[in-house]
Amino acid sequence: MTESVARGVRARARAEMTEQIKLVARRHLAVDGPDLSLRAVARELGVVSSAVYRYFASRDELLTALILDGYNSLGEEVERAEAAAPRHDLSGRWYAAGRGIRAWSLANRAEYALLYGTPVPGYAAPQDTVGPASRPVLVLTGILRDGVERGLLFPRAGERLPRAVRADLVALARMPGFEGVPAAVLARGMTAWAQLFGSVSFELFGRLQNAVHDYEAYFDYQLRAMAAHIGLR
Amino acid sequence: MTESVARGVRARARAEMTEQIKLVARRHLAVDGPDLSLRAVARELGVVSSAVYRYFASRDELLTALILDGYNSLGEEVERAEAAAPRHDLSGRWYAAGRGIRAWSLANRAEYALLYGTPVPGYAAPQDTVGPASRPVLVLTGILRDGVERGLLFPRAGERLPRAVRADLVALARMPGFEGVPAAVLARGMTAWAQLFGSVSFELFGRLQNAVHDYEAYFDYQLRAMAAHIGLR
DNA sequence: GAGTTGTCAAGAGCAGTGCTCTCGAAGTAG
DNA sequence: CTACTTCGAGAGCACTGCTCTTGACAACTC
Repeated sequence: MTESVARGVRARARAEMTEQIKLVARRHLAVDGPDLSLRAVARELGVVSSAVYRYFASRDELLTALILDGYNSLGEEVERAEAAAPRHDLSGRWYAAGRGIRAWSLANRAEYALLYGTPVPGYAAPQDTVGPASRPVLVLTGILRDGVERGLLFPRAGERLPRAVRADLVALARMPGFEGVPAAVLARGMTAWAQLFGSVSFELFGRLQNAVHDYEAYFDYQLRAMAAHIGLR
Repeated sequence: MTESVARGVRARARAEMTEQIKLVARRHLAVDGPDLSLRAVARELGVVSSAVYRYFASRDELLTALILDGYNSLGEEVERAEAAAPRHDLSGRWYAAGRGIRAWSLANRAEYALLYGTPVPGYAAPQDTVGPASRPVLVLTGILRDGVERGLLFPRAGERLPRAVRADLVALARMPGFEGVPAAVLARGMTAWAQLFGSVSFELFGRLQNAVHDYEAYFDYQLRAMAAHIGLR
């Protein structure tokens, strides 16, 4: 018992330190941008830089941990926001999800840049990120699936996809979470998805300065346009 | 005469060195990513690092020069591509412009990231970049204006904009190059614009891996969807 | 309880970075 | 020919990520 408690103390100390490092690193990232300095993080923690390497094998590994946390944090917020809308209100769910993405991105600009900005060149995202990374998109496909199930979303008469696009989307529609969504509907959703992230990136990266002032209204309008594009009502 | 030639020799040497530095820097950027090393550039040029400071006061200034060149290079390509389409074919011009943007971005990934990716935190784009930066977007507004002039693009019955959005767009439509485009039409164009850059970013930043394989067909499909959204035929 | 094992932080050190300053050589101008 | 400007080299500063060694202490074993 004492042993297990002692081990528990040790393990807890380690977990706490790991969490602290990530916390401080996140703050540095937010303040100083993506050029995260391990030494600065260590300094703030009152610890020498080499000590950090007991917890993260490299700067990249720390970044990976932050990215993973980021995807999960964003995913949670979007899921929660979307879940708060009545199930039958498909466009309401789309608005909620979109606004959730924007709200999280504004509140976590540095992490947004980490997740959806320029990828670090030498850095290849490890496999464990693909699960969390797909959480936000699964919220959208959930809306699409419900729409299809209720007969509100369907391929339109005369709506044709290029053969190569159709092939990709048909394959995609076999992935878990995507089942049952016709390629044409999925295509509209992906178009809207790219538009959404394009809008968020434009806003966060200052691409709309001197053009748009009420970003929230502007973003809402974009959401409305894309809801119409998807066919949500 | 000898003086002027001599001065010319000196000036030419300076211009050549400046160009060489940018050239090597561009290549390094493409290979090693955005963490451009001035020393490495100098090394490749067979010159000591401090010598580079004779030509660029800082790393930021070098980057600014590259960004400026980038905007102009992209702007030129888009302008040329769009100009190659028949004037009367509005959707053809939109396709040409969009494909031009994608082609340039694929051929100049590092520079695309520099222009449209995560902005460097400490770095504020100087005023001289706003002109070149708007060249691509002016190609789009040119299409919109022509469409409006010919009576092909117009606000639709029942198309309403939120008050704040309308105010921003009305102000925007007074800027040179935007004149005469109704807010509602401009709004559709901007939605499409964000979608376009969202798509390019998704492709370049690897956000569509394992989902899309024929990127070109996929991108063309997006362009088609957005052409329809704008109302181009 | 004593001895072994594993974990941890510290410190020195390496190779690299952006940038500054000084110095001597060379080109330019009067 | 002389005064002035421009340029590259080199040393140096403060910083970075990362490695390796050292010594202290906790955890487990006998």
